[in-house]
Amino acid sequence: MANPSMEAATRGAADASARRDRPPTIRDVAELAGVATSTVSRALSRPDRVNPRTRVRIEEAAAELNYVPSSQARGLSSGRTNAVAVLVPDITNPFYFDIIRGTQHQLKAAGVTQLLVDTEESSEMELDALHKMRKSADGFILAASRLTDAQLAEVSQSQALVTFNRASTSAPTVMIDTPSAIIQALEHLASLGHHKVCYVAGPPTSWSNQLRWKVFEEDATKRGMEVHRIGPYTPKTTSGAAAADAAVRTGATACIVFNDLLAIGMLQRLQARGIRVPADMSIIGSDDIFGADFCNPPLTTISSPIEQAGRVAVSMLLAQLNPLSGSASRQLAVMPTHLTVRESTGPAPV
Amino acid sequence: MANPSMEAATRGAADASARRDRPPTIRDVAELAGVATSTVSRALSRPDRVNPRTRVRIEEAAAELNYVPSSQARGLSSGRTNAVAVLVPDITNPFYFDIIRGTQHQLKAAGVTQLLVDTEESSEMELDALHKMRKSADGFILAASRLTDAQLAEVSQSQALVTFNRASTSAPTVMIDTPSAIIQALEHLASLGHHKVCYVAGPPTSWSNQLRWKVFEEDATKRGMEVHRIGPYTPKTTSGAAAADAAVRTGATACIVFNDLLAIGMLQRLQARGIRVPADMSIIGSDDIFGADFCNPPLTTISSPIEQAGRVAVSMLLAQLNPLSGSASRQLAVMPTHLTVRESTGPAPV
DNA sequence: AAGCGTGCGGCAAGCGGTTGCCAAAAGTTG
DNA sequence: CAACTTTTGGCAACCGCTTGCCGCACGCTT
Repeated sequence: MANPSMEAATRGAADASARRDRPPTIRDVAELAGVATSTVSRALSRPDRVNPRTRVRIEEAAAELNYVPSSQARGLSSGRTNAVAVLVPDITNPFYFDIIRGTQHQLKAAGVTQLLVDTEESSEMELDALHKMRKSADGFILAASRLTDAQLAEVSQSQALVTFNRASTSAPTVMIDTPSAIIQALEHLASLGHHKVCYVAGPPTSWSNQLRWKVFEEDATKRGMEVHRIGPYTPKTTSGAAAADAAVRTGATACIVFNDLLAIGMLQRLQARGIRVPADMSIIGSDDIFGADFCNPPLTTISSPIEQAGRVAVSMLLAQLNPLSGSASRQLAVMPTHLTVRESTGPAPV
Repeated sequence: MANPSMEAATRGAADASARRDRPPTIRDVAELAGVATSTVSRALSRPDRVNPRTRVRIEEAAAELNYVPSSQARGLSSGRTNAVAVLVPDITNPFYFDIIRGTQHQLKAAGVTQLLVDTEESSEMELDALHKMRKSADGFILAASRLTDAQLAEVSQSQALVTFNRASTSAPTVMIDTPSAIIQALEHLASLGHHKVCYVAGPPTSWSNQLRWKVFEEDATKRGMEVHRIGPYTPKTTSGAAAADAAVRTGATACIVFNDLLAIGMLQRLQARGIRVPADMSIIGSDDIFGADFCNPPLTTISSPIEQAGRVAVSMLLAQLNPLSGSASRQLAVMPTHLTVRESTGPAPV
């Protein structure tokens, strides 16, 4: 090992044997390598800015000391935190698991830390988190944001963000092609002979809920179906019972449900009441969450590559943060959807 | 509004109308309030250290500027990040969702940020994360750590951590009372007349897997049962098919499965093969994850307050970080378990 | 051989807070 | 009212790292 100086050699040895009490800083590395801290900093962040020989020396020193740069300090001067916050309305909801998984995956690949926040379906909490964390995150991914357009616009002014499943003109968005999915679902029901259909609504503040209903109503009407709507319901299995009862009362023979959670809850209730699915009533969920394939009966549902959507969202955010690669970053990504037909849908009862 | 000085008043006005380009710093607040930055700092962190009147002035100024302290900068000097990393072996596994939910909840309550990391069931990644993040997190919660005792001991030397579902003498631990649960499960099976039982093993590196097997073997043997063991299997539904087939081959009439994921996968396979559950074979899972109640048939499983376990883990970690309240923090918390009997277990076939 | 461009590394000024230390102000006491 | 104690708030030195700017040394051109 070529030692730059006796002093460094001595310290190095001392360090290796009697470990410092305090974690090594860039200064320690600089000293060991016999260079200035600025050189170490550069060697580590823009390797081509220093002479290869110097760089190697520094890298060795860093390795020897087991040096890890403080992201805090780095952030302080560079102004970046290397972290991205992912805000979801409800950690409890398996739907978001998939997107969390997707973002986590892609963020990790990019070496960015994921800050996970549960906004509890509340726009206030969402706004609050956005505000409080503006210094601790470089950007935000808003899953199913509950914010109004105006709020979204204002926030996007000062922070990098991408919305997921919430259209926005002010921020890049990754969407799920719900309209197409609803139409597919209706088509499926129509082909099974259903004429009376019911939309089981989710949270009124959910943008995608509104969209789904709109498309549902339009398309079902166009097909000459009798359309009902019940809700809103909290998108949890526990709300399923009420939803199921209400659905039955409408006289509809098939329901398209805001999400799988609610749909599964309905399934349970219908079974408890002795109403057979799909013989008496067909149910279509949405999201194809974990469990949709093994519930009873397995749920016909609208599938979409949610996890991939998470990854795409991260890519879009990252592109926004490093506008290096010339090309303007995409403003909208639409994830394809398809109907996964399982056993909760069947011919309309006669 | 009592203005401390004309200058401040002017700046305040200017600020309100033509917003600063740059987010406000503690200096801006100090200027507006007409005090030194140190006073602002103190007013905000140790309110009793400043005169109430001053404090109010500062608070108003901060509010007016919409000031949010930079956690980065704060961390730099204080040495704390106000963040806790939660490492889970597999974000995909619903079991961990519950604990993530629990930790998230409690951390948020404490105003601490949660850093979520997926270690992909690998001890290397776990170690790596522990190392890379030592500067960005004040402490770690290791869910089902894959680390060896030695590694755990070494890491716990330099970082605050609590392990979950992984016994450790070197770090506080929150455990699930698996032994008791396994015994309950075996008791349940025995009372249903089962004599040939099979343990379906999970990952060999999983500490809780080893423990479960050990207790299973002991207790089943003691009861004079014929005991089988198959596995290891990856704890995912997709491994369930292989596990189911293997289980059938053993001739056992009941299985206790490493976790619900695997158990549900087995259920699906058994159903596909026309083997009735529980008529032909009883299945007991573990963890009572989301979905265990609505799979087909609903799964008898070992339940535990996982989410609460997450909260407890956070409390223990926080206690470790602020050893203020005198009393030595708890080193071990054992969460109670109970068997939730649903429909996947029944009398042994004759 | 002198002039010049360029690559490389050091200096030092921050980034936005915290905190030990000290002095001024305010409150106490005899 | 003086002497003394307690508050209260300012000064300035960091915390660990980044980065603009500068100068040195080397190599190339003419």
